[in-house]
Formats: sequence, C-alpha cells, structure tokens
Amino acid sequence: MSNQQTRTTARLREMILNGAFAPGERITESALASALGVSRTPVRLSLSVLEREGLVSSEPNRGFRVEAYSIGDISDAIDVRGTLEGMAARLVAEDGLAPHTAAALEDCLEIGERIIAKRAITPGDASDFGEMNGRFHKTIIEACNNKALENGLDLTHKMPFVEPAVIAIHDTIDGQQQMMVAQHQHRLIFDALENGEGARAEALMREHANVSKQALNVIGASIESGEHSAPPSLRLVTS
Amino acid sequence: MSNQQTRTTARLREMILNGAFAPGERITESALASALGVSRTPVRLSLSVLEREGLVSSEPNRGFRVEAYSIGDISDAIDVRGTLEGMAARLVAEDGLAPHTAAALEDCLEIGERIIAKRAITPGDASDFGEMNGRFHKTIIEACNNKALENGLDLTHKMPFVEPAVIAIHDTIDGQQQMMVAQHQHRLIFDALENGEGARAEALMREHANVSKQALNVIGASIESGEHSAPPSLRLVTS
DNA sequence: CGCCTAAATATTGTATGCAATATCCTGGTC
DNA sequence: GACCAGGATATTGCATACAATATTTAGGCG
Repeated sequence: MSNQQTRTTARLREMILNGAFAPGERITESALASALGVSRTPVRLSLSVLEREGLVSSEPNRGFRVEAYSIGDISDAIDVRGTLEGMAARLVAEDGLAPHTAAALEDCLEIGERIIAKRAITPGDASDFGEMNGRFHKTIIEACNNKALENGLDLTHKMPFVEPAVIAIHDTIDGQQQMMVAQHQHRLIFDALENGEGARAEALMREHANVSKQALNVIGASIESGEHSAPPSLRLVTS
Repeated sequence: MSNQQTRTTARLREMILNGAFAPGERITESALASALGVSRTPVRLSLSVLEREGLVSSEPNRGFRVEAYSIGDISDAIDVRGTLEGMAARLVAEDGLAPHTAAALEDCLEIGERIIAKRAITPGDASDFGEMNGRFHKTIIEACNNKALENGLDLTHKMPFVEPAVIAIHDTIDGQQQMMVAQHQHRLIFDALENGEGARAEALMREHANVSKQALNVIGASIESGEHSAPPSLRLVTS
C-alpha cells in the first residue's frame, strides 16, 4: 500500500475508533475527503479496507455506514486471537519446533527474564516487554506457514488492544503483574512446544490471550473513573 | 459493494484461482482493465480486496503480484475454518442454545434426514444438501454474535472449497458417504449444543471440517486423473 | 393536515488525466 | 563481454470529471 493511502486508512480507523462518528452514521466520501485534505479516491480505498475490518459496512450505491462497536467486540476479537494462536501453537508443537524458531523464542524468553528481574520497571521496560511479546507471538504464528491463519490473525490485530504488543502499557502494579504472568506463560508455552505437547500448547496459548483481556479491563476502568485522559483509540471504551 | 465492482472482483478472483497468472507474476492494472473491459478504478479496488484475501500482494508504487498458491493453502484454510467454527460451537453450547437457533438447526437436521433417506440421490439432492449444510454452519456462527469471529470466517470462505456449502458436489459414492457422515456429525453437534457440552461441541465441529478436506481430496484426485474437466476455480488444484 | 409524486439536489460509481515513481533500454566504459 | 549511467518508457497514485443512482424537497391532491 502506498504512503498516502496507508495514512488515510490509519487516520480514518482512528477517527472511527475514537467515536468521531455516531454508530450507524452514514459517511459521505466527499465530506470526509475534504476533511482529510485528500481526494475521494484514497478515501474510498480506505473505506473498503475498513469494511473488511468490520468497522464500516456498505450497500451498493448507498455508501458506507460506521458499524456500532463496543468494548465487548474487542473482547470477542481477543477470544478469536486466542483461539487462532492456540491453533498455531498446537501446529508448531505437532510439527516439531524448528531450531531457528526455538532460538527466536528463547531469545524472547531471555529478554523477558531480564526485564522481570529488575526491581523498578521503567516505562521503557514495559515498552520493550511489549515488543518482545509481539515477537514471541509472531514467531509462533509464522512458524506454521499457514497463510489463512496469518490472514485471520492479521484481521483481529487491526482492532485496538488486540495485538499482543499492547500488553502492559501502564506502569501500575497491574501492569507489572501482567508482565510476570505473561512471562511465566511464555515459559510454559515454550516447554510445551519443545516437548511436542500440542494440546497443552494450545490450551496455554488460549489462556494466555486473557492477559490482554485483563489489560483491556484495567484500561477501561481507569478511563471510566476519569483517572486517565483517553489517548487516541481509547475513547470508544467508554461508550 | 457496487455491481460492476463486485463482478470485477469475482471475475478476477476466479481468474487467479484458475491459474490465469503465473505465481509471482506482476499484474499491470491497465492491461487487466482493458482485458476486462473496465477502467482502472474498479480493477484497483478489486485488487485491494483480493489482497486482503491473500490472493495478491502489493508493494508501494510497485503494484500487485499474484501470490503463489497451492492446494495445501486451501487445506490450511479449512483447518482455520474448523478451528473457528469449533470456537463458535463451544460458545453457543456455553451460552445456551436459544430456542430460535435450535429450531433453525432442527430444520436443517430434518432436511438432511429426508435427503439421506432416499435410495437414489440426484444432483439436485446433493445441491440441496450443500445449501442445508451452509445454513447449519451459518446458524451456529451467527448465534455467537461475535463480529471478529464472523469476519475471520468470512475471510476463509473466500477460498474455493472452504465454504461448507461446497460439500459433496459429486454424485459419486464418496459424495454420498460424505453426506451421510456430515449428517451424522450434525446430529452429534446439535446434541452437544443442546446439552451445553462446550468442549464436545468444539471437538465435533473441528472434526466436522475434515469432511471438506476429504471432498477436496476427491476432487483433486479426479482432476489429476483427467476423469473430470476442471470447472471454474478448480484448475488450481492441479498445480 | 397527511400523503403521494416529481423535480431538484446530493452522493456514489466509473472513467480519465496528470504528476510521481519505477522499470526498461540504450550507449558507453572498463 | 559485463557492468554502470542516464534518458525513454511504462506504471502507479491521486485528483478530477461525468454519468447513474439515491435522497431530499417542494408542490399538488385527497
């Protein structure tokens, strides 16, 4: 995808997730185009992308509407991610853990270990942990060589808070605890993969996705209590 | 989606699945547009849709290429469908089978029963069975009210032979047997749903997807042996 | 006053044009 | 002969124009 195109899609996605449109509201392409300072062409493309992500819907000759959208939908998407990643883990375990995959995962484990071992955890650490977490998951997914699986997971990742990397954004106690739990689960998952325990790997991976759900709850609660201002892509959780 | 737009996408998808392009071949929009008798605009839109389906890929300013694509990829997509539908079945069982859902499923069971009971099965029966099968699956999926799940499954359905309705296209012994197996599995799945047996429903539904895989194998074999000419969307299985 | 009808308006769907970028071809150099 | 530079060509990305289709509005009728 081209540069301008990508930016327009990202901006539009953020607008929708931020609640810039009422649920069910019709989107007129020309208005949106002038609002974003581009022509209708990239807007149209973007809307079609977002339709695939389920953020808008369209009818022939009648344009696009924004879909109603709740925090429950995000939670549902996390469930789907957990299920698909569980499948991925099972496949990897059953097919045998390839050496370079094992090495990549062990690298992730080691990084996590170092972060957890620290007494005081800085925001930078949390961000590093998130990056590592994303890589851990990505490594397992790509090890499957299953295009349909990757496509399906890519779809879920388009929703806010669903991608594994957004774990533990806060420097709160909850965030620390979630990191420690996640790290522990990573170790167990790796063990299952190494030993070819498919069913166990699947179950662990599924459960692992609940960490993201907990993070989602923490964020939702902190916003509702007015404790935090809502950064981009967060306002929707209050609706 | 508009009419012309939809047709172009469908034609293009069929062309790619039929092997009209070599794997990795670059697609020039203008050539394709004139070949299809439309302008570049709908072609561009269509290519972007197909990119999300994984049939083509794109790089900024460098256009689209068709993705290499094998029968294994279809099989993989069926696995993903089985996993997601298994999740759907589990959710329905856990949340409790709503009366109207149960009624719709029972209707499907009855139709299947009537078809199976016949001694000689006509092509029309096979087609009816496929339609019923599609409805059975759709009913369970929609009963979840999980958008991400529906979106993910929609994605897999874009691949040929993955959608449940394409079961048992042949009037062969294999086709009959597959219908009977599918019908039996439907009964078991319904039983599990009715009794709230989530894990059982999930396992059954997952296994149920293998019927599609068997059908895929039958079709693949019959084409390789030259026994059948390849209808649209079938030539790819020989590659 | 409500409802139907039809013109006026707005919006989408498609085609086309132009600038930016990539690809290819030609000629030269080592 | 292989490799590199630079211009010619082709292709993409975006904007705009126009036709087809929806939506709105105004007016007439019961």
